Amino acid sequence: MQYDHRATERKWQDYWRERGLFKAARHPKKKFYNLVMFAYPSGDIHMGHCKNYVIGDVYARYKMRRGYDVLHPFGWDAFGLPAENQAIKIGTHPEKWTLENIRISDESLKSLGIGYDWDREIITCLPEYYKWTQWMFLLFYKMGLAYKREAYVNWCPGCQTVLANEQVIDGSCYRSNCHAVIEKRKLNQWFFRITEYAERLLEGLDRLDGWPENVKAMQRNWIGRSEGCDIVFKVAGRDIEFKVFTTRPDTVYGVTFMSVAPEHPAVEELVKGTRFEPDVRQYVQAATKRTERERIEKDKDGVATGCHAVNPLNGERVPIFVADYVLPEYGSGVVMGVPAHDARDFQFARRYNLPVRVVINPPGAALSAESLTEAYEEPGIMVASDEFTALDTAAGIAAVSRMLAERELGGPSVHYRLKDWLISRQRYWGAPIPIVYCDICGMVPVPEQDLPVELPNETTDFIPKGRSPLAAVRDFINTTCPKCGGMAMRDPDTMDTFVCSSWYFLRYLDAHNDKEFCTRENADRWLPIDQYIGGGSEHATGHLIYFRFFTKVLFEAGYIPVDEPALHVFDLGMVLKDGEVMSKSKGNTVPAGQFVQEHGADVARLTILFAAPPEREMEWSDEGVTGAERFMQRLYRLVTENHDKAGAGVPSRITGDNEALYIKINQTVAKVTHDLESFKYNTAIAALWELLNALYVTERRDDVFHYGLRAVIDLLSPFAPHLADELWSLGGGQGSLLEQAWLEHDERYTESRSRTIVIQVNGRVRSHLEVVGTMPEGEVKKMALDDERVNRHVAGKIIKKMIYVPDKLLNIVV
RNA sequence: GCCGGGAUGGUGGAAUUGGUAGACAUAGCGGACUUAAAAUCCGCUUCUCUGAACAAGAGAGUGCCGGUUCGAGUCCGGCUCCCGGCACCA
Repeated sequence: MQYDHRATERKWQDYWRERGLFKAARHPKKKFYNLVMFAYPSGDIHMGHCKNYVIGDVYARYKMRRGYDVLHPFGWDAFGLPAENQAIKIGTHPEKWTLENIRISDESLKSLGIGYDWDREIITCLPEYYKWTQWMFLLFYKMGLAYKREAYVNWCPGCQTVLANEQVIDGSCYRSNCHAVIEKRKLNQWFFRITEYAERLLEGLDRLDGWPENVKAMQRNWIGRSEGCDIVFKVAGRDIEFKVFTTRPDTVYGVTFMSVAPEHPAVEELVKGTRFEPDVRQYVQAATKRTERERIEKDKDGVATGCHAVNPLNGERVPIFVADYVLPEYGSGVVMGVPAHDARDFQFARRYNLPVRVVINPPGAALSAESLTEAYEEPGIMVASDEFTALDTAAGIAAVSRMLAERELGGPSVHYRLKDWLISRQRYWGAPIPIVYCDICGMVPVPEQDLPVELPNETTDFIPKGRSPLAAVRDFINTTCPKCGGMAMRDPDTMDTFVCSSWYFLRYLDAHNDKEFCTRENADRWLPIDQYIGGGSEHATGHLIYFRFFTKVLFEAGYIPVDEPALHVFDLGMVLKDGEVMSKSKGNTVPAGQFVQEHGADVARLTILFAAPPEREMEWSDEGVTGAERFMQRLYRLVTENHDKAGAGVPSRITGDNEALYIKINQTVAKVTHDLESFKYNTAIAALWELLNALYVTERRDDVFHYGLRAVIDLLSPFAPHLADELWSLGGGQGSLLEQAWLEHDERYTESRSRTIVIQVNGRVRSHLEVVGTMPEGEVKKMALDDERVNRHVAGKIIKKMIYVPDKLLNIVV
């Protein structure tokens, strides 16, 4: 008889739903918040997505059977550019397109048998959700963490919008369909003050034991904490001073020039009305027009300002340049030039024939400025540095910093690479920024009771023109001032979709509350996330930082009980097909709905799980599908051939004949349990396969055999739940295995009665000894030496020593 | 350049703390069943060599070179290559 996956899977999905097995408890006693990262709805989900959901589902089902009250929700990150681009291309409204995709994908997820609490499904593009995204914005605004400023920002000419720093990859747009080279534009935009939390975000990483090391490393890298020293340089004859940041204050006697970023606000003042003004103006104009990539690729250059800065330590006057290798957004946008000890300064100095002065010598050697071919950047011993001469780098840094602090000319300081998060987007399909501009009252936040600020639905023109399409929608943009009631305008921009996804994990906890984003009771009940799945290292410096940032802010504001969102994060490898990441744009997807129709949900699940360990990327292959199908048929056949017995309990009598099988069963229970805890699903399934093979070759179909069948079915249930429940019920089991406690192994029968002692000669395996129970060391040695195969290698040689590992191994050294 | 991860049969991948390398699957080959094929079940399959041999045996083998150890895929030192992240960050 063949297994009919369509009817069976439908039957059990209906059963689970009717019994409400995946509805999270309202008052959990032993809570487990199991979260898979939600997704962007772009058509039907494919096997690449499914991997996340299947792995999350296996874990959820396992935890349920271990007695946890599991919360396992799902939702959609539904705002974003693809919907809008689709609208431009074929004219469908983004909302219609998005909701239709969600409908199809939900169906696929259900057909895969993923056990979500569907009552809590969230869709970020619906007003009942984005109302609270806007509320978050207002909270940040109140806390001084949302602010608007004019700045040079990343502009994507492809998407016609600004982007956050995190969305620029190698100078290009992060979106896979775009990859346009990013330009700089000076615009007035909204930012979240994430830099305020740089230290807390960094420090928190040390406590995240359950996070992957690589993700933590990437975040540390991204935050980029740098310890050093500020030094104040006054501009000679002018009332201007520059505070520069350096990690090497020990090289301050080697300063021979100073460079200012072209974007620096003081540049104008430095040269105004001087003969240098035209050249500098021209340079600044050219530099600010360049993309970041162009600036990096070209040789370092600059232009003199005619001004001089005074070195606070030795009183020397050094020329000030404007140079575009200086980043405006890091430190103070001004650097001191130490050509002898910094590669960039060295290049710059050689180009403009600026003096090079050695102030650090390598230990036990002396450098000369003339013969220097590259900067010496290593630590060393200070020279030509007044009273600091002869100090080493570490001592020098401390001494110079201390002295500067005493004289109030700077002192120790810390800088971060992390920049504030630019959240404005000049696009339609996002949550409108709830701010109103009034001629009289200025910038006014929309009062909470007026939320949500709804997106106008009748919009038809989504073509980006360098400003938000909303700016052209009169009914939307024109409004009244919440303060004075006069005429006012709304902010035409929408928020970065990463804002929506920064707090979604909280909405699941109270998905239908229209008074609060989530009650404190619900937050207390479920937080933190116990297991976050599918974060993916591609999100390490985006979503995974943002959602930690939101958590810390909401914690400080008193809304939630934790300052870190997730205890454990598990990264998954991607699914490849034909060697490339499965993606719609590449056209190499295996759509989930269609595959399930054809092969069944359990086959899809087993194929994904067995192919590779979850954290590794896997190649989707038809051979894998064959294997999964074969396994299921094999199990189905063996159970139906031995019908009505698979519900068997623990056998009452173990005899010499069936003891080995019973031990194998118990070992399998232990192994699968252990592997489930540690996400080693591929080896768990391999263990089941092994047990199934062992059952096939078992002649005696006694109660140990039947218990073996039951064990396979039982242990299979998180992986292939439909088949498992079907076989469970065929064998007389009640309801679903989800309603049964997880199988325990019998401690008395996990060790084989007989063991193999390996006999080595000089570390090479020569023979084996089958031993029942334990054998004294002397006996083992005697038997080993009697062994013919061992003897061959020992005979005629002197035995130097014998190493004996009890019950395991004997190594004879000759 | 810096940080993180990786390299094991034809293929995907196994191997708690150093203790039988290659579990399990897949592909291939052989056998059983069948009129036949498919399906199914059973077996074999790291490489090289000795051997008439289905006997039996020897040697080599986890990216490369070296080390520690009775014993190394696993530990240490030095490389090569691949993947991911960061990088004009002062």
